[in-house]
Amino acid sequence: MPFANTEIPGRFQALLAERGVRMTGQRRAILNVVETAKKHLDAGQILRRARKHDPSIDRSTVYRTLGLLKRHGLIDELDLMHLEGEAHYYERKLNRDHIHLACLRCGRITEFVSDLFESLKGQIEKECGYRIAVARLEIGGYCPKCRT
Amino acid sequence: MPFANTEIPGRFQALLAERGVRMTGQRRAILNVVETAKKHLDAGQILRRARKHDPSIDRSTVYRTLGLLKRHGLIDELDLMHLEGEAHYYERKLNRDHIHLACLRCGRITEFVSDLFESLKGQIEKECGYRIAVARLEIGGYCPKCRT
DNA sequence: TATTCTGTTGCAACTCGATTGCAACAACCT
DNA sequence: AGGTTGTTGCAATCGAGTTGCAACAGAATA
Repeated sequence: MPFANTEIPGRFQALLAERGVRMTGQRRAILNVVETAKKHLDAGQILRRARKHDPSIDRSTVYRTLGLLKRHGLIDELDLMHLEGEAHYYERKLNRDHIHLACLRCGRITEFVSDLFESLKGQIEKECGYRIAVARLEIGGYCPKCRT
Repeated sequence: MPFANTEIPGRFQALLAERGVRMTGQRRAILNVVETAKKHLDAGQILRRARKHDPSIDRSTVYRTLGLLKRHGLIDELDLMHLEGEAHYYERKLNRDHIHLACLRCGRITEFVSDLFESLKGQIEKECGYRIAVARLEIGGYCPKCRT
């Protein structure tokens, strides 16, 4: 997950406070994990990391907190081509949509930003008449090292 | 699901026979459901429809047959933005990739084919060095009737 | 047509990610 | 500090999908 450096530490906490969301130790631990993640994590991985700070945290709290972050538009939920199992992956939402490429052989994830993608979304809004809320382009394929 | 008219009845059965895949009554029933579907169906809906022809068909047979069709590249598996639950949806694979738009209010699904999408895939292959196997663009938004 | 081989099926048990009801608890406001 | 209300841990539960296995049925062979 690139762009980790664009992240202001404690940004999630500040944004949630602004909106009058109650802050707890468990939430702080989970937000911290998601904010500082350098790769896409699933709920189980987030739970394990959060428990290093607070071992009493429960699975359900992780799911509820991820739901909270989703509802507030702070994170995106990804499938990443269901590379392993059916779990969802989470990442901080950024100003710009990006494409996810998943290598079907080695599992490597690459992100890609493209003006063409923005134009395509524009074309779709115009021609289909939809107002786009989320656009998720996920590609499965073979990365430079793995393609034969 | 448009393009239903581009479908030759019994095409799946012919293609599987060509490849030496054993044909059974249960498979025929399931293939028939998938081939004649006018909208995207999930595994449960496919099971219910197939059971109208052969009430003894089991869930596991549906999943195994869908897996067979996936492995042979005859169908695509879609998430459709997880509109209801986490089930997957299936559709016949066509020559041309298309984009799925899901209305987050009324659940309507619209399909869209775009040259720009093809160009975008070309750009991605060139700039990321990936060989693309599957490209899935799913959009959640509000359709002309539902956007306020 | 009968025989055999091998892939397929139904069944039941199970996996795994995710959700929920509820009593205990802890933020936050005053 | 006290009271209100949102949050938590726990355990039970859900629902999609998978698996092991014995019985079975295509399809090739004799």
